[in-house]
Amino acid sequence: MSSQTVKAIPRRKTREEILELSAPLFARHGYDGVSMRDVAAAVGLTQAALYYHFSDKDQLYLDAVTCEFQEKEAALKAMLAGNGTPWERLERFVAGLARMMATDKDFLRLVQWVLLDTDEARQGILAKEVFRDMFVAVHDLACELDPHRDAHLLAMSIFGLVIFHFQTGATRKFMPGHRPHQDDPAVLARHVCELLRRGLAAADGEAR
Amino acid sequence: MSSQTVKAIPRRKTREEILELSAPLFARHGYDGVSMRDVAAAVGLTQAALYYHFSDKDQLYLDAVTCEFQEKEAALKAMLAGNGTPWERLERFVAGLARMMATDKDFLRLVQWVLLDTDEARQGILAKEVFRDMFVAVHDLACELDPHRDAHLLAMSIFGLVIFHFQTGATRKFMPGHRPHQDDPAVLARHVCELLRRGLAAADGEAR
DNA sequence: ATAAACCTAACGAGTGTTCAGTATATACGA
DNA sequence: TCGTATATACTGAACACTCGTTAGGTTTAT
Repeated sequence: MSSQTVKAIPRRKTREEILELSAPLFARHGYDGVSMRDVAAAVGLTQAALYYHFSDKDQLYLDAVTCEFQEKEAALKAMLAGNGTPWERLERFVAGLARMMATDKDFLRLVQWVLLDTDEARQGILAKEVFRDMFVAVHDLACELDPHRDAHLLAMSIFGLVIFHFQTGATRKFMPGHRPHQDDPAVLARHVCELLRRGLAAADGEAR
Repeated sequence: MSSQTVKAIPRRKTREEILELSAPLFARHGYDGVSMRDVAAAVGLTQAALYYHFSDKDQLYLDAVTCEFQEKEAALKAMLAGNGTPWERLERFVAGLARMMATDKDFLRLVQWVLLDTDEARQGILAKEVFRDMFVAVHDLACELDPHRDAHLLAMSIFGLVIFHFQTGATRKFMPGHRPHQDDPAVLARHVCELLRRGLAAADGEAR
């Protein structure tokens, strides 16, 4: 760190700025709904400049999504780590996931876009590099919660109970029985945890 | 069938044919991913002909989605109707919904596209004309199942447990603990029903 | 001098949409 | 029964625009 060129952090890397500014665009409008001109305008560059940093639109999209997911992944894993009984960790995770989905709508939408993606290669990359780590942690937790039940199905159900609720956010307002406090992530988290705790606790003592 | 003009069923109405053939296209590639040329080619017409039947692409999309949903709506309501205890009807519905999601991938994808739609007017129309009826039936069932719990949240959880599982269909294969039989709608239905039955039954006797 | 980082300008292909015209079938008066 | 008017259901060709991408030139820092 002495004789080396001192340029260290001369200014934020343009590449990262492109990724961070294009991610919300892709989240809101999807791959087809965002043009290279849109991205360039958002960053304050010309379209041609984007091709200096990325080979093509596909690569830009993939990198932007991956980057966005890796940020959230750290936060999610932090919720699951730490000490406490399995049930305490579950409640912490469900509450944290719900808060994240309620707060960061862009991230939620990005998840939805990825689930709709028909590009098998891209979906495989994102599944393995991004979803998998999150899922493994919840999967292991599910094993601890109820060793008799299919941990894969149970882990997916935990994600589904939280994520689907916020997926339907805009649509839910038109449904009967809707009250504003249901949009509160803490309320949803309590509902989900009660459902799971009783559903699993009842099975604990059984032969099955 | 005697004196009437014998042309009866001269041929299927073009308009309906456009709707039925464009729906799978929109399901697979989304609004932005399907061009009027794509639709025209699928039906065997020129693009201009589409504008004889629909004012613009937006209208064509809206009608195609609405049409597709109304077909499924009848099937879903049939599952909930009929006699039996609330629990029997729930099991019938969950099994039927799971089978539908596993069978008709296009319909599942259409649901996902609608949930991602940012056009508020369009989402409002589809929510009220299509989702609402399905939801009301499940909402009422939720009231019967457990009057002490928030029926709105519970109904949404029932949908979420089933739909999210199939939403992640392609991605789930990369996750740990995956086994082929989990793709069987009957297996998923049993998992969901057990979770719900125990979760709710345990709450039944409580003060709460 | 050299390389990184960016711009201007354009290419060809694809987009939603429109307009003038054309078969085909039915309805009507002679 | 015939010809003609009329509405229906389309076609062919184009318009103005946007798309992803690229070639070649320019600035800037080392």
